[in-house]
Amino acid sequence: MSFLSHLSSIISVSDSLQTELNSVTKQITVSKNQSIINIGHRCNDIYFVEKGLLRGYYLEEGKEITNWFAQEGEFGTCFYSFVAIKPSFETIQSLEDCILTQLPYSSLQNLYIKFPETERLGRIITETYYIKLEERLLSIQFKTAKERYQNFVLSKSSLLQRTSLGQIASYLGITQETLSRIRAEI
Amino acid sequence: MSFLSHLSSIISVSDSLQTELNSVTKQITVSKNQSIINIGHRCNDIYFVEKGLLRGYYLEEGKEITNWFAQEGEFGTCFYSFVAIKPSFETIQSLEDCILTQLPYSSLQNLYIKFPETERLGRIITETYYIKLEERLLSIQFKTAKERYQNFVLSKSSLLQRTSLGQIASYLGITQETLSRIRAEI
DNA sequence: GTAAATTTTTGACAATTATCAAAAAAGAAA
DNA sequence: TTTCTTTTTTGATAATTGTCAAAAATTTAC
Repeated sequence: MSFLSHLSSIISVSDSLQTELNSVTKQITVSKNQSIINIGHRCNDIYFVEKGLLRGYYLEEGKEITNWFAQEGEFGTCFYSFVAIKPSFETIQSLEDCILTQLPYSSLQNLYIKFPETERLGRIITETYYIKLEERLLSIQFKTAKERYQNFVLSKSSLLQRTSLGQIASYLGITQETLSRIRAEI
Repeated sequence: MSFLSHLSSIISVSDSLQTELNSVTKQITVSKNQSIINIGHRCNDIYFVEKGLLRGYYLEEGKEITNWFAQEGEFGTCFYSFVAIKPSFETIQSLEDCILTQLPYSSLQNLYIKFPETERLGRIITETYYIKLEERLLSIQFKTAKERYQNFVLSKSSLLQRTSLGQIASYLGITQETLSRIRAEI
């Protein structure tokens, strides 16, 4: 699903805003295993995944901890860095060849001013991602490793073939050895 | 800090919006240990805490798991129920006598339409809460129980005297016995 | 196609945290 | 105060998950 049709599925997007969006966004292609943003740098853009798969990860005692995956039709960015204008604590990496729609922070802020309907889009999208994050927090807080994995299989089955065991394990907050054993016993 | 001055600290709020806010919100007082919203019911309002302390909790195998605290100057609601218009999975309870500013869902939706600046407020507030939630997720995912408690002491010290050990423990994703032992050894 | 590198699996063991039960302490009510 | 109720602490034990190490399997690169 393209960026514009994704937005249009949330609220109706005026022609003038569509035109403006086309002019301020950039379609970029990124090949597999590239780092788009590195830890410590400002994440100045939000990326909408047209095709491919992104992940965000941070380092904890030298190990990569996957914080999120963004597949087709989803946004990827270091939210904290982007919104708070601070250095990113995570690296954004392409797990596949990607086509991304890139929207810079300053363009978004201009859109917010020039097209108030964008505020509504921003609010609704943020609300949606908040609810997803809350769900994940509850799952990590009081489900066993096995339950979390089973839930992942149900809700993100499309990622099973596209990501490594280690990436999924750290996303679920468990070690890869434990996830390997969970897989073996199911 | 009052509801209006809290909003004004985010963006400048027009006089007409201030007037409207005064007319659509209601100041309510709630005595200690009351359930404002119960699990299974729609949470139709968002509450701004003028005075006192709220918490949201859900049940996991019969046990109360604290999902959030809202103290003076913070919002409390079952975000999922409020935004998605679904039954609440959590109960909102007053931990102290409270003065709350109550804003109903329908009034907020009207404000979004009538005063576009409200959209900006809604977006920015949601962004802020998203970042806090993400921080909490990272903390739960890869910190030990002791580290999480120490972080709680640093960032929420004002709650230490106002909440019970069991409430804090479940908020941190640990049992109260474990938290009691952590406290003993520090 | 073969070698090298990476990822996954398996084993042995350790650490953290949970569970269950009961005692102690603190707070609320009469 | 005195009793009752709730919360917190402590002890013994169990379960879950992590750590370290090495082997097996898979993927990548030449």
